[in-house]
Parts: sequence; structure tokens; C-alpha cells
Amino acid sequence: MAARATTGRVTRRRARTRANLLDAAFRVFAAKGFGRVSIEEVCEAAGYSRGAFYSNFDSLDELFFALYRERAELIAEQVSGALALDGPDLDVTAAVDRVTEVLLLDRDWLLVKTDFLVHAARDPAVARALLDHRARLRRAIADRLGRAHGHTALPAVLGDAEGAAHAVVAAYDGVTTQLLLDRDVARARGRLKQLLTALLTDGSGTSGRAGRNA
Amino acid sequence: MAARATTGRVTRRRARTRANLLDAAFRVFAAKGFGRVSIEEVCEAAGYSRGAFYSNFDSLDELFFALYRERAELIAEQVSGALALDGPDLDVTAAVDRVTEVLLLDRDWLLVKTDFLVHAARDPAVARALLDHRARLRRAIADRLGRAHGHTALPAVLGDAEGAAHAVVAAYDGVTTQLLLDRDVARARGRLKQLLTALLTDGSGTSGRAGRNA
DNA sequence: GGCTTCGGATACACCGGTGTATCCGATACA
DNA sequence: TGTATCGGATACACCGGTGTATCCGAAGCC
Repeated sequence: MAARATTGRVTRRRARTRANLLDAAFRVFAAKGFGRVSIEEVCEAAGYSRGAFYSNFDSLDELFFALYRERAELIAEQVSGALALDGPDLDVTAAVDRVTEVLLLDRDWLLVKTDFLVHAARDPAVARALLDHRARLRRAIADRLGRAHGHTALPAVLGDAEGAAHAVVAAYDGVTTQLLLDRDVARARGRLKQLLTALLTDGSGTSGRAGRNA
Repeated sequence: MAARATTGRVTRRRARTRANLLDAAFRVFAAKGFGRVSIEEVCEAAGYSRGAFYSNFDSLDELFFALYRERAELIAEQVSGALALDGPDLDVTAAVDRVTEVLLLDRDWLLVKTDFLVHAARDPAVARALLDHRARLRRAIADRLGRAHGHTALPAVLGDAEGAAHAVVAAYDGVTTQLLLDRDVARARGRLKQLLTALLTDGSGTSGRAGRNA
């Protein structure tokens, strides 16, 4: 049991090393991929020995899960923040820009996230956690979409706001996949904008080209 | 060098065992994921010993690459076939249905494909192969889209047919991601239809609900 | 059908990671 | 500041996979 009551005694140092391990793990996982990483590598990257690891985690899997959980939480907050940033309405494109900034910037996160997806696809318990996270993101998006409802009517094909949110997430995932391969962030951002405007506006609305450049 | 000129002598048996190894590898990779699979497991699943493996492949990586290449080729043919199936025009939705049937049916393939994506994301050489494959698929889609141009005008936001093909692939990838997690093929198929109609028709065109049901 | 050549099996030595048990030193509280 | 306690380091035994070298049997050619 690596879990410990916070009422422990030396908890300060412990928290720091745990954080350091997670941090190092992120780097190592991003670089080599979960499944090609040994406990020892993580420890070496963090500057600790294996004793420290086993004192804080039971297995690489547990660490990976904790790592994803932590970062996903962070991302979710950033996205929610970026979505809630402007006033009660304003154009969608501005929000899209900000969110894109958060979501497509860090290749390392994309890599780790995809690793986690692969992992989750084979473990229902892990999958549920990931699905929860995604549902939270969708909720935030649906809310934001609802607020902008006055300005641009959503295409009927997508159904309600929840359906539209699903579409948005799918667009993001799709663009991410391509980005992982061609590493062209600028292009990915352009494509995401294109996709989202195509999805969220009623076609006739924003007819001009939306980001074929860069 | 596992590669051999086909002018060899005993090539018959050899080809069969190679095929058997690839087949078994597909099953094992789908079940456990590349990176959690040992050479020995593949051999056991195929009913051969390690000697057979090393006689046909140099490493697990090489086998994985060959495996992906083979299956991707198959898929590409199927998709092209499904796209070319109907006459010079006809409605897009029919084609979408057929392609969806091919692409979203086999969860095992989705798993292996995603594993390969993760693998490619960290190896430029592998990435290029995958990018090539994707480009081929896009080409087929763009061609098909071009043929249907008379019936439904593409939304201007996506740019030319190539841009639209990009969007289609992204939609597919996005839906795939969700499908890997919730394992709901029917829903995924519905979502893909929704997305594609939203992307490919001009919004005002097909206003009715397009597959919110199973 | 005999012989040659090739494919695959077996055996072996090596290596790297794992997990645990034990020990030392740092930390927080009195 | 002393001391009990906790965190992390070190050491060790174990296990499983890898790769290679050697051998046997089967497939193809005459």
C-alpha cells in the first residue's frame, strides 16, 4: 500500500520526492513511451533510487495512472478557464483559439495521453477514468456552447449541445492523431480551426477561408 | 537479415510459417498490446519455437512493422473498393455507410493501429510509412469526393477536396478514439455519420437527424 | 529415391529488471 | 538538543526474455 494518511510525520519530504518522481516519469514516458520504460529509468531521471520508488508507488502502472490523473486535472482546469474567460457571449473563434493554445501546444502531453489511451483501451477500469475525464471536458464545452447559442446557431445535424461537444472532442482527437505524426503544430491548429468552424457554424455563416495558412 | 530473395529453394513452407507468425502476432498484439508482448508469446501463439521466429524476422519491431504494412494494405484496398463501388455519382451517405462498415468493425485492428500510431509518433521513419498510408487513403477519399461534387457542394471552409479529405480522416480518427474507450460500435457509427454529414453537406442541405439512434 | 540444402527446434549463456529485506541518515516534535 | 520515527539507499536473490550456436528433419531437385 503506497497510500498513506496525510497525518504522517515526515510528510514534507515525502510529498516532494513523490512530485519529483511524477515529474521525471512524465519526461521519461514522453520520451520512450510507457511499456518501454523501467522503474529504474524513472528513478534515475528523478535522482532517486528504487527504494524511494517502492516507498511511494506499488508499480509503474500505479504511477502512470497517478501521473495521468494529475496532468489531466490540470488540463481540464486550463480548458475550463480558457472557455470561461470571455464574457457571457462573444464569438466562438476566440475561445477556440485559446483552447487550441492549451491543448495542442505540448507534444509531450499528447504522447503521454495517447499512451494512456492505448493503455485504457485494454483495461476497463482505466478506461472508465479516462471516459470520466472526457465527459467533464465535454460538459465544459457544452456549457460554453450553450452560452454562445444566441450568436451562432448550431447545425441541426449534431443534435443538442452535448452532441456538438462530442463532435468538438472528436475533431480535437482527430487533429491530434495527425499532429502526432507530422509534428506540424501550426498546421494542426489551422485544421482544428477549420474543422470547428465547419462544425459549429451553419456553413453559410463563415464562408471565408479559416486558417489554411501558417 | 531476415529478408530473402524469392529465388530461394524451400520458399513454400517458409512463406506459410511467416504468415502464421504474422497472424498469431496480430492476435497477441491486439490482446496485450505491443510492448507487453514477448517474442516467445508470439511463437507460442503461432505454434512455433523461437528459432522459427529468428529465421523470419530480426526483431519484434520488424515483425510489427510488417504486420501493420500488410493489414494496412488490405484495409486500403477495401476502402478504395467500397468508395469506388457505386456509379460515377450517387449519394455520399451510402459510401459512408460502406466505409464505416469496413473501418469501425474490427476492434482488434483499431487496437493494433493505435499501438502503431504510438510507436510511429516516436520514430520518424515509422511515422513516414504511416503518413504515406494515410495520404493514400486521403487521396482515395478526395477522388470520391470529387466525383460526387455535382450532388452536394462541399462547404467552403474546408478548402479543396484534399482539405475535405483531411477533415474526413480526422473525423474518423476522432470517433475511433472514443470507440476504443466505450466499445460502443453502433454509437460510433452514428457519430461518424453525424460528423461526416455535418462536414460534407452544406448544413442547410441535410437538416434532418442523421443517425442519433443505434 | 538418394542427396543436398534449407527451415525450424533445442540448448545455453547472458543480461536487465523486479521485488524485498535490511540498514543508515534525515526530519519533525518534545 | 535529544530522540523516536519515518524515508530512502543499498544489496541480493530471482525470474523471464534475448540472442546465438548447433543440430535434426523435411522439402525440393536430380
